Amino acid sequence: MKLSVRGEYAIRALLVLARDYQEDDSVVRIQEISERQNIPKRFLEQILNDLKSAHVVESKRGVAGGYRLRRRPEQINLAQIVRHIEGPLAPVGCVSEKFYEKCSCPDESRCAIRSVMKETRDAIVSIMERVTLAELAERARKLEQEPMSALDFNI
Amino acid sequence: MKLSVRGEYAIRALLVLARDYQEDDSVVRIQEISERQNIPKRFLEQILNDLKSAHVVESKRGVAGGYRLRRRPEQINLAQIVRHIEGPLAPVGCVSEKFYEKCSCPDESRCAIRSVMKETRDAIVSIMERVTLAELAERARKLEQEPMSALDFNI
DNA sequence: GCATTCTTGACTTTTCCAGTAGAGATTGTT
DNA sequence: AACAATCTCTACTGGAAAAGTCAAGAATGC
Repeated sequence: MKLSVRGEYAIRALLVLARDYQEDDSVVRIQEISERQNIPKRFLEQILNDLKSAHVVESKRGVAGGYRLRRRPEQINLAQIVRHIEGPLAPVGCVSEKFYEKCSCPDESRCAIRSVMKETRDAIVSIMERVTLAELAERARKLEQEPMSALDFNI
Repeated sequence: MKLSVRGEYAIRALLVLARDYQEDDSVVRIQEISERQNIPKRFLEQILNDLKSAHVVESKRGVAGGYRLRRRPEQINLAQIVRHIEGPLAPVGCVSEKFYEKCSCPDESRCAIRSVMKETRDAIVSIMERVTLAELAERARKLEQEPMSALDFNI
């Protein structure tokens, strides 16, 4: 049930872009994102390039180049990102809406496991679709303002 | 965010055992489970053996041998199964209760992504812990009794 | 004794993940 | 025009994990 490192990096990189987002066309360098988030630069290049082909970010080359969000942070949610980088949000293919895959069970239409997995999928999707980069940036801002100790924050 | 095939097989196998469960010590052969669920027999052997070491099932050798649940179906939930076969239910290690792992982000205690992932984890866990093999068996029974067409059942 | 079934551990094969590398294209600066 | 910084694209690699497969053995019931 894990998110890949790649997917996590994508979200973290986009959070940086969301926090630095401005209506003009200012960009952030890969180098900077890489440093701020401890992400291997070369690997991050790949990921951002991938997000570009998904029209999530756009880039500017050359000396003053870098990346920026292609849409406003309110208009990008986690579901979009994860689906593009990782594929299905659903725990099994047979309950995925966007990446449906037939499963090997004897009768999919009467599968009890499937009904539970569908519930799980819905729960995951509803969170991931509700949370936008704008909300994430806002949460980040709050967490920095009113720091809570590591102990208060249950793991 | 996917469950492995191995994890899915485990649940499907256990569902068979739950449906055939009786208080006496009747067992079900691997062969039968394998056929009823389209699971490669050799692979299933491994999985059941693994579940045996987790004290989820017990076995009987020889001619009238096979597997049975070691506890009543009401006492086995999906979270236990998946955690044993797959590991963490959480999408990222840093929000896992049972399999916590430090992440590479700059400040875990003030990570906005982490707070979303924790919500996701909680949603997943609450479903997986609530659903027992008994409930799964009951759902299966109902689905067979009142068959709904594949079209009514949204994918 | 023999067929049936689980037991155990090793082995294979394939796929994916995470990361690295290099050559090239684009841009701004001087 | 030269150059330095930056993104672009394709390819490669090493390791791990997933999904099976296999073979020899041990228990059991008839």
